[in-house]
Amino acid sequence: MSKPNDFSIRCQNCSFNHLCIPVALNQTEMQSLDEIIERKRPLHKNDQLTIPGQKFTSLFAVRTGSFKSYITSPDGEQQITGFHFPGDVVGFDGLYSEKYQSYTQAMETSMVCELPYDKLDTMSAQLPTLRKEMLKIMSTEINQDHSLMMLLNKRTAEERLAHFLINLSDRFKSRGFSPAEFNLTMTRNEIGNHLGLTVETVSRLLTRFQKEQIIKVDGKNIQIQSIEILREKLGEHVANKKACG
Amino acid sequence: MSKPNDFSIRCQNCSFNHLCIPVALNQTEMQSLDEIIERKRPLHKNDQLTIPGQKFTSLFAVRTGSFKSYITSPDGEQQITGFHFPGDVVGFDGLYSEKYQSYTQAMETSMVCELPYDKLDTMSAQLPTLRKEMLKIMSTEINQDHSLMMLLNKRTAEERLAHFLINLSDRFKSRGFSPAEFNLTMTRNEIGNHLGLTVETVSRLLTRFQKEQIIKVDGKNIQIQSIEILREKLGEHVANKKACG
DNA sequence: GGGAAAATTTGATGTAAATCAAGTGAATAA
DNA sequence: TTATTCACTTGATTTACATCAAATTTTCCC
Repeated sequence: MSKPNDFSIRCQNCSFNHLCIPVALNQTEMQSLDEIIERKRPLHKNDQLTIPGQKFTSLFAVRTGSFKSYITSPDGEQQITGFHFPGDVVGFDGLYSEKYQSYTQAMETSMVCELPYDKLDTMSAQLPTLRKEMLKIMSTEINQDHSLMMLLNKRTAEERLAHFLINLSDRFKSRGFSPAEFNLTMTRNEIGNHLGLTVETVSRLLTRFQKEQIIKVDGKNIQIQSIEILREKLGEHVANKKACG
Repeated sequence: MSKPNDFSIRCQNCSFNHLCIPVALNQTEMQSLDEIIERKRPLHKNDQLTIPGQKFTSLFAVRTGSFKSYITSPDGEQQITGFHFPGDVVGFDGLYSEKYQSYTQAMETSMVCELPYDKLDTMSAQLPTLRKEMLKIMSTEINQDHSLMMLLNKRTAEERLAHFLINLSDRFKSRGFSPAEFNLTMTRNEIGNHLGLTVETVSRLLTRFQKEQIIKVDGKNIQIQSIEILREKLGEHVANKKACG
């Protein structure tokens, strides 16, 4: 049985390992981790990596492409909980109850590294750094969710979209991509869904930002002309401190 | 040095151990866990258990009383990310970066069990169940945050408050308290802050629910007269499925 | 216990973003 | 290539909730 592992795709030479689980591991440890990883065939656009109710077996690290995660309410409404790019690890929602709780869907042709949880767990008994790293990644996700909570509760539509664009820019930058020009793999509708806005509002805001010379929009292509002004849009909040304790 | 541990406060006879970290541990394991736990003097109302930037050393299990967690924006605005009751474990936000990221403040006189992280980590190397349990609790928190995201993005003020009351009722029930009558330890302002509503809206809704004979409100005291109608308020959503993928 | 401060309620008014509507443009498949 | 669907844009109108305002009522100290 020759696993796709043979294609010399290794954590050691992955350009996203500084963002991914291997970040804190030394060479030997990374080697061990590498050996348990399964690298499968690519997923195509709209393929589901996880579905709610499906038995939790693995975590997944995005290797190429991009994904969206979403949950649904009983009446079928969707809520996009996050977008994922290379180096991001998904699937932690499945640890509770041994079943995935959300959909994870490819937004374009994408590849993932599968990390079988039982093997990861066995390894983590021996490797404190790995144990810590997994908790750290989950902790990061919790903190991001809390920030988003504030964004959704306290910020205007304009501030939300500014935050979204800055966030994308930062994430692309840390992945070695251009922070100033990138293609959106998600639709306006998906951006709005995630930010609690309608597609019309997102569209109008992109147009407005373009008129204000902050960005250039050409369909899916975004050029950021002034990240400073974009950041100001977040800061320009009037201190409106309402004590709550 | 006699630790407060002497007061025969033990995980073994704690009435909330079915909700807390010990849930999956056997007697021997629970004993070991119990030995690393530090039980300190009570916190008073408004005391801070954690502050952003403070070095992360421990997780905390609420033993009695209640807490709120919140983060602040650069301009001082607060966002309450959650309320915590006996059996809840807090502090996971600190694992990322070794510093707590949020405030955890007592809403009334409260006691906690302190779980020093380094000892917990050492133990977890030996105990797969403990290792798993910690990840599970974090996973639960992630899933709760995702549900809240949908609540904030897709639900009306009425639905949010209904959800909040049902959630409180459920949590009190699983703790052996009455699900039908309880005292709010948080203010209307704090409820609104958490749900993305103003204090006026929360007040008006409580009045409305009372007029509709769903609840009885007397200051901090809430009696739920019909949890069914409250649940209907969540379900009565018109299926408004907007595909996003 | 009494006086200040904080929390709550209720009403009147304003507004940001949703909804409704109608078109153009881009992607996909036959 | 063309047909068909889906994505996006722009404008007009509506609305749920915020904001502003002003009484109570409750809580908290000194």
